[in-house]
Amino acid sequence: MKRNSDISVRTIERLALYRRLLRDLSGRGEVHIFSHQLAELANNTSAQVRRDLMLTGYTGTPRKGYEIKELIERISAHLDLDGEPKIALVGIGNLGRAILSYFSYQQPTLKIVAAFDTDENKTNRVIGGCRCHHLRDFAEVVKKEGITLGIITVPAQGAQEVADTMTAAGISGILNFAPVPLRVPDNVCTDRIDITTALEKVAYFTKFNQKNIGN
Amino acid sequence: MKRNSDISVRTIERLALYRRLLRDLSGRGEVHIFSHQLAELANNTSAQVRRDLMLTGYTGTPRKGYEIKELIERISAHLDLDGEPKIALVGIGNLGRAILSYFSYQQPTLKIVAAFDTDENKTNRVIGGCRCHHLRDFAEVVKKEGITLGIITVPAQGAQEVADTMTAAGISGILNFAPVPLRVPDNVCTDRIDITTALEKVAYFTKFNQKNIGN
DNA sequence: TATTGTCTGTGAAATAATTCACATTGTGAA
DNA sequence: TTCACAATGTGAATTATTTCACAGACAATA
Repeated sequence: MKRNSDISVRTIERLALYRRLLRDLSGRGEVHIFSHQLAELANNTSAQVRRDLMLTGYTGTPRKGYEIKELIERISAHLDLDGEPKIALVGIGNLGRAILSYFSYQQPTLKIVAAFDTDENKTNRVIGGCRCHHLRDFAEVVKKEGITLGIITVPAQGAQEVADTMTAAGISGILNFAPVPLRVPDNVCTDRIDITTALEKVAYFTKFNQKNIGN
Repeated sequence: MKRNSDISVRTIERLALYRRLLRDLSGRGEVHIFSHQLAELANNTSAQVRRDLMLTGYTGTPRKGYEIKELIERISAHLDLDGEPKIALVGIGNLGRAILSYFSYQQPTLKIVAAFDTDENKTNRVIGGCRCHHLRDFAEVVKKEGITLGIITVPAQGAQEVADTMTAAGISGILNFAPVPLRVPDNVCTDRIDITTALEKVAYFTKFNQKNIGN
């Protein structure tokens, strides 16, 4: 039962970005937008934008471009396929706290509903509107709350173990901030955000006066 | 004078990852490694690893593979082209603090030497071994310290203004954590780390049982 | 010293992603 | 109405990236 997405990772990234930009525009009263305008905001080309939007099936008109609200709807129909997933975060350090407060403010369609740590001093509290539990209760809380995604913000040494705990509890998608790739079963999706590598990348390409590596 | 790197962004990312993995291995006494072993650690294929390492010019031997220390040297020769750049961070919120303490611990070749904020309560302190200044002193400190890279960890609304301050002060590379692409001159390199998009990506591909989108 | 098996380095092939370029379309103005 | 224009949607071409697959190399073994 391994259906594959017909849309590539790169395209999904861009669609998510377009949606955020469009929501912002919509918030300030804009109604229509042309592909070249959206391209300018997203730092890419109009051809790329049109190609991406093609996949949503929504079609604009030559004279007015795209209707912003409708476009947001169409993108969302692809991105939020089956409802709003619930998320658990493990590792209530500086970074974990930063992410908790970040997501409590601007709440997109994604909700962090529980946080975990092994340090008793950090548990049984509420941070950024999110209850903090001891990691030993992970499986139980995940089951009760219907959580499907996990965020790992523990140090590198602990990351794999947390990932194992997560997959054992039935989590099917993991966003990993630890600087080490995770070994997980085939049916679990992972992505890693690697701050050090990102900096090294910028440091490298800066030397070549090369712009916009990524966005 | 716009020389371009002969190595792609993707490859640089992987080389940086390899280097970290290799340093770790070296730290625990490993001496040699085969391409398929490194591939396993990095979640990719042996052909990919060999193709990437080709670019460093270092060549392994069939029976022993690659000499780890030498390989680290070779990768570093490409990644750290002209010395260790100094970095400034702007935005001493949760995320800023997280990054400061993260980089003070595990210090790679990159050093955050100054932090900035507009909130007087956050300045004139030392966090993670890094002195915190008021943003109004940015240009001055950058000049005095010889800072070339910047990290933006302010909210979305303030990001572009900070980027302008940075480029005005002569910063030539920016890592941006605000969820909005920056407009900068052509000679300034930027990359963006977008936590929300990363989560949306994982949420999306999880539905397709699709593994390892990235790493 | 000869043999064996495994791993490297790399052209060539395959696949993926982006850009080009243009026929088509819808709208505002005359 | 009709015209002219500016923007869309999309095949086709281009460019980038990954994978295949195999000749050559080299250490261990006998």
